[in-house]
Amino acid sequence: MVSIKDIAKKAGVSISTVSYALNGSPKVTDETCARILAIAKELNYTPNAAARTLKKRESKIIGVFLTDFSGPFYGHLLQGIKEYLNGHDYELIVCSGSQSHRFLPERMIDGAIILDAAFTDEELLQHADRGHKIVVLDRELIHPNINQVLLDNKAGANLAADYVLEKGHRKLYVVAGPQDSYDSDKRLHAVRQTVGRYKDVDCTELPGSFDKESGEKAARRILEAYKEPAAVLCLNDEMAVGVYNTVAESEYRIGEHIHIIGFDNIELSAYVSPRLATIDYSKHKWGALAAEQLLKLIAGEKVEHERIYVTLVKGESVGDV
Amino acid sequence: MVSIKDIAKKAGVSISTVSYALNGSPKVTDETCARILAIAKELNYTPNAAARTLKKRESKIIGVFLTDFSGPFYGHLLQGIKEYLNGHDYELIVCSGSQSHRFLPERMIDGAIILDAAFTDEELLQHADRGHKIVVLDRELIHPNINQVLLDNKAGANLAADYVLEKGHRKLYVVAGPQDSYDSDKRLHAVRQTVGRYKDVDCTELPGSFDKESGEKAARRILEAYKEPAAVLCLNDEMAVGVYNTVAESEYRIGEHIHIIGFDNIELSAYVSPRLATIDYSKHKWGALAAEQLLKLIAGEKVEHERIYVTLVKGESVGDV
DNA sequence: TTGTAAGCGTTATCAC
DNA sequence: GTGATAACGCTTACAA
Repeated sequence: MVSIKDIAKKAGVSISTVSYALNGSPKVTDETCARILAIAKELNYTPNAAARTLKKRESKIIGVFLTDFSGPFYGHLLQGIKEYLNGHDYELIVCSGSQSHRFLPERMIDGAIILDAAFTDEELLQHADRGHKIVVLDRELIHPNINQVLLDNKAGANLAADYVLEKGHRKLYVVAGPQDSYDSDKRLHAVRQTVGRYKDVDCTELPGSFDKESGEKAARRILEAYKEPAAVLCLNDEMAVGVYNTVAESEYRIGEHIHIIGFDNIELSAYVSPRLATIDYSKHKWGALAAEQLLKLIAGEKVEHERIYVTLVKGESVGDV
Repeated sequence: MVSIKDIAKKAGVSISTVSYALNGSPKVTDETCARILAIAKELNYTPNAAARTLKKRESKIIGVFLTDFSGPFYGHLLQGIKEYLNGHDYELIVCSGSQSHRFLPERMIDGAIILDAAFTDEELLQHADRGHKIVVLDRELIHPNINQVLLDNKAGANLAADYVLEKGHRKLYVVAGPQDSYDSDKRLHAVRQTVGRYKDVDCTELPGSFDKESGEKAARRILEAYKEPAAVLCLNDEMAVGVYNTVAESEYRIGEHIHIIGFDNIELSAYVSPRLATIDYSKHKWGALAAEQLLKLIAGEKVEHERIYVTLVKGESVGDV
C-alpha cells in the first residue's frame, strides 16, 4: 500500500508537506504542490480511510438502518437521502441486521437514520447520550441529539377511515400491523378515534404484520364471516395486496363485496386490479428531509421535529370509478 | 470517548493487558480478565473501528455496489448476501453512486460485490491489480482477484424465444436493455441466435433501457404498426410492465393481440393481469453464492467462476392458461 | 515555505 | 502473566 510516506520519500520532502499539498493548503508553493500531486498520481496513491477517520474523528459517512432490504418503498426513500447527502460532502451506506448496530458506537459513521424496529428506544437513547447524532423515522424520542421526521399517520388514517365511512359503509374491518410498529400503532389509534364518532359502525380489528401473508390470513377470516358488503382498512398496502390474493380465489369481488383501502401507495397498488385506494406521501422527500435534519444536528444547529404530510389516493377498490 | 487506555488506568494494568483481555487471549489470568471486562462494561467501552481497521488492515466489512436502490429484486439478492456474510463474521454495507467507489481503494471494505454499470472494467481491473478482491455480477472480467457469478442469460433468452416460437408466433419484437448492460447484451445475442434458426420469422429489435418508460415507448411503436397478433420479448420484466400500461390504454389485449414474455420474474409480474410469462432465477441464491465466492477470494482460496441457472415461468400473457 | 513531532485507538512483539 | 513500546497512515500545532 502506498502512503504519504512513500510520496514524501520520492519527492524528497517531509510527510507533512505531502499532507498539506494533498489537502490543498496554501502553505505550500504551487511548484512543490504540483510536483507532489504528480508523484501521488504516478504512484496511484489513495488515502487510507481508517487513518483519516482515526485522526479527524469523523468519517463523512451516514448510515441508514432498515429492518430488511426488501421494503417496497425503500428505493425512493434512500434515493432522497443519497441525493441530499452527496450534495453535502457526505456518503451514504445502508445497513440491516443487529450486527450492524455497532457501526454507530464504533464511530464508523458520523450519524444514523433509523427506520428499523430492531433498535430499541433504550439503545438509541444510550447512543445519543454518548454524543451520537440520530434521526428517527419510526418512533418518538426526545433527546437533544435525536431528531424526528415522522409520517402524519393520524391524518392518513383519518382520511382513509372517513373515505369509506362517507361511502356509507357501516361494516368495517381494520387489519393492523405488528405490535412493535410505531406507524401501525398511530394509524390504529386514529382509526379508532374516527370510527368512535359514528355510533352505528361495526368495526372489527384483525391482527397483521405488514406483510402479504397476514393480509391473506385476515381476508380468510373476513370471507368466512361474510354476510354483507364490508370495508377493509389495511394499515399498509402490502397487507391489502394479500387481501386481494385471497379474495381473488373466492366468489367475492374487490370493489363490489369487499371494499378496501391501504396505506403507503406502493408501486404495486397501482397494478392490482381494481386499483387500490391508499394513502400517499413522498418517500423521496421523507428521505431528503431526514438527511437534512441529520446534517444540521451534526453541525450543531438547532432543529425542530418534522412531519411528512399525506394525501388520499382514490381507487376502484372502494367502488370509486 | 472511552478507550482501552481509560480502562487500563482504572484497572491499574497496562493497555496491552487490557487488549489481551478484551480479545480473550489465554495469556491473561481469568481473574484479571474478568476484572477488566467488568470495568469495560462499566465504562461503556466500545472499540474504535477506525483504529482496529488501521492496525489490522482489515475491516470485516463487505460492500455491495448497486446502480440505484430501487431495483425490484435487490431485496432478495441483498438478503442472500447478508445471510451468508453474517454467518461468517462479516458485515454488509450497501453503496450506490460514483462517490462511494472510494470505499474500495481506501480500504474501508475488505471486498466488493459489483452489480453496477457505473463501474468501468478498467477501474475494477485497477483495483484488482492493487490486491482488492471483487466479485462481479454484471460482466466478464478475467483477473486472479476477480470472480464472476453470472446469470445464465443465454439459456434464459433461449427459453423465452423458444416458448413464443413454439406457440407459432412468426411476428416478433425484442425490446432490448441499455447499451452498456451486460445482461441485456447476452440476452439479445441469444435471442438473435435462436430466431436465426427459423427462416420465416420476422423479428424487429426495439431499443430500451430496462425501465417502464422504455417499455411504454416500445409498445406505442408496436401498436402503431399493428396488423396481426405479435409476440414481444422484453429483456426484463420492468419494460414488460411498461408494455402492459400502454396496451391497456389501447383497443388491444395482452395474451390475445399482443403476447409478451419478460425476464427476471419480479414480484409485479405475478400481479399484472394477465400474469406475465417470464424467466425466473433465485436472487437469494445469486447473492449468497456471490458472498461465498468473495470470502473464499479473500481467504486466498482458489475459486471457479459460477453460473446461476434459470427456469421458464409460463403465463397467460402468451395465451397460456 | 517546509520539517519535526505528537497523537488518534488499536494490535502485537518483545522483554521481564 | 504482564508491561513497555513500536507501528498502522494520517493531521496539525509548533519550530525552524
